Amino acid sequence: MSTTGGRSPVMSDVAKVAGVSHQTVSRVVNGHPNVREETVVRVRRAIAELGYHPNSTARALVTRRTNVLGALTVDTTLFGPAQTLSGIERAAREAGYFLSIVSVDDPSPDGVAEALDHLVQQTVEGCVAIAPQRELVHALADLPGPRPLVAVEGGEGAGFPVVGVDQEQGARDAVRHLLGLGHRTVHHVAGRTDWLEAEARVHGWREELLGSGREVPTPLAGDWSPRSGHELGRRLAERQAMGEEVTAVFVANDQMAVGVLKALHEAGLGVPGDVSVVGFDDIPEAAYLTPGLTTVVQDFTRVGAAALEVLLGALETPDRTDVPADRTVPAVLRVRDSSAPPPA
Amino acid sequence: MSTTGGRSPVMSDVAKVAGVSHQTVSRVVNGHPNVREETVVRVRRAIAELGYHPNSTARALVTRRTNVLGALTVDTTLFGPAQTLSGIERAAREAGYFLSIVSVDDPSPDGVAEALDHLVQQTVEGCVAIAPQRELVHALADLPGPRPLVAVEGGEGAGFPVVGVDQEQGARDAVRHLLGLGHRTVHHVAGRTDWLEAEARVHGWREELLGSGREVPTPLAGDWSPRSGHELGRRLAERQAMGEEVTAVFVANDQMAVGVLKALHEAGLGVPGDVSVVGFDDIPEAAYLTPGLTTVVQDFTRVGAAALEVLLGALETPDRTDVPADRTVPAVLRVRDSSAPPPA
DNA sequence: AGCAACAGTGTTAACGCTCACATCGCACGC
DNA sequence: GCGTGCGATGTGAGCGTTAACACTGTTGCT
Repeated sequence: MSTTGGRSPVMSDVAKVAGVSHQTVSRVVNGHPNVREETVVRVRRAIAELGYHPNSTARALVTRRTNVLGALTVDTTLFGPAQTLSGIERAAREAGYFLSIVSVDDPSPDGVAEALDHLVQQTVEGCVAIAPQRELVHALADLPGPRPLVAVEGGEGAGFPVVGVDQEQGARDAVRHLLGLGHRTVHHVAGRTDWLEAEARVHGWREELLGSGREVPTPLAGDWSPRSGHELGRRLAERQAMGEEVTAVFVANDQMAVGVLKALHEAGLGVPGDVSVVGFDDIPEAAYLTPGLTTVVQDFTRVGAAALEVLLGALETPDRTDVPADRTVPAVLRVRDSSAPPPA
Repeated sequence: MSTTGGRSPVMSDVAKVAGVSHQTVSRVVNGHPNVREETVVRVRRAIAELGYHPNSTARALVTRRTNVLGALTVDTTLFGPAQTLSGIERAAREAGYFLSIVSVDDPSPDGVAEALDHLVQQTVEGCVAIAPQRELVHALADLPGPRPLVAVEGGEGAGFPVVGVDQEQGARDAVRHLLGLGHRTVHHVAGRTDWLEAEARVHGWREELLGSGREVPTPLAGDWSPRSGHELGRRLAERQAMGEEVTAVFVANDQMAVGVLKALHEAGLGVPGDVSVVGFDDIPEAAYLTPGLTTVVQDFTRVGAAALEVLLGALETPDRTDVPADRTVPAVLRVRDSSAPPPA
């Protein structure tokens, strides 16, 4: 058993044991051709004997490639971001990259600047930003930071490619489904107004109603939380009590839909008997709520993978100056029990 | 405006502009004392002018410190791991570390080995592993991998410190609460049997029942999903229909509780009128289910922060050979509407 | 006055790797 | 039989930083 005197073995230690030069060891490690088979075997044996493993820092210094990608994300308590991050991570690892994450609690320029700085310090080769808030996207666009950068759910035209689910189409599908069941119009419980997704869903909902010549009720804006859904569900029940016709509600995410369901139940309104409810996201609980929630499925994992694909594409052609094309993943309506024709 | 001819500026570029040696620049960058105030200003100005920022790779090579910590996690779709990771991330950043994550889909030795290898390749200085499965903990203990290592929710005695919520105490509190309401015994819908948390909760549940001299029903094991909760909730309803007394159920997590709630509702059993249900986790939806779910709160963020604290402690004293003490965060019962006295 | 101490700065040598190039032997062609 | 080319290997330089030490000038003490 050879030893390296306590310190972890380096290339030249392996070289000595194998009786070759350090450069030959490097060739073997990196799978270069033009090394005699027998030499490869000898080097491999020496590597195993010493428990050598290459120092990625030294390699990075000379190759100028860290093999690290950054991921900037918002609050990972939310279903979407957490899932997306997971998709990004998997794709990054498969592509041989390491992933360094930083989550930003505060979407203000200061908070984002700090997060970006963290990534720049680490010399990431590129970055995916889960940027659902308008303010965050602007900060991203204005601030210096790692490049190339791909945004997830970030709206377009900010100078970097954007990958996301087609929110507007999803919203239209939800509304069309409800109108198709015979509802005269569809109310809307929206997400946080500073989120681009919330805006896109409002827009799709409104357009679809207008396109069918329906009345557009005032949307109610929540903050994505079940708590706010509950509060707004109560307001909806009040509208109903005031004589307004409330037979269908499109809720901007499933978590709020949970609260809406509770509020309607508390107000003595049956779902879907009196009011139909459609959510957005398809959280794992959706099918097992009472009633099973009709919702719009977003394939977050696929979004994450697509974002990484775009990033890798940008990485391969570093000299291009144009912004790579955006990528959109379709949203799919999944009908369950919470939507039905309006009461007669 | 000075230029560095396209390539990004390095220390000696700054030195040239400031009219000092690169070493003085290094001293300024690292905040060494014994640099004249005026020199500091000159160097700072040169840094700003060139947009210099130190190359972390080169620094890491010479200092042998990468400032990167690893985080190994399971499926981040689950509420707990996602939250914990978020706590770890925040704490790492505050301590000035970068965090590289790798999620392992497959808790077998092969899958874990690959994930650990990923971290070792990156020369992380330490690692937090969210390791709720028994198999994963064993793989972690047996395999070579980054050290020091701290496990979250990993059971003890595996050769590394473990940080987690006191599952058993949480389970006992839940059972005690139900017994206190007057239930004769408490049924249990358990989590995946290969998860240590599931095991601990089963244990706490059983011990508390035995301690009060109650009958211990056969637990039903699910897989944490709402789907399995629904399935097992049906089985519970069947037990009830067969004449068995089922007035209280302790469900090992809130997601399954959602399914149980649905199944009981479908079977015509009222909650809490006929059956009381208590969950575990306190997911954001819990308060807004119908009825609001009594559950056991786990402060995952605090667990993550505690894990990082232990890791940093181990990092500061690299020569200690003993395993740092485990850390346990208490679980707290939160009573809502799904638990009440048994039917008369 | 003379010498030690110290603040402020520069010089040089690593860190562990890859790249570019040099070297050597051998098969091949005419 | 000797250049040509190529496969297989070694040598040296350099990536950008910090650590160690050397140097200079000033201060303070005897």
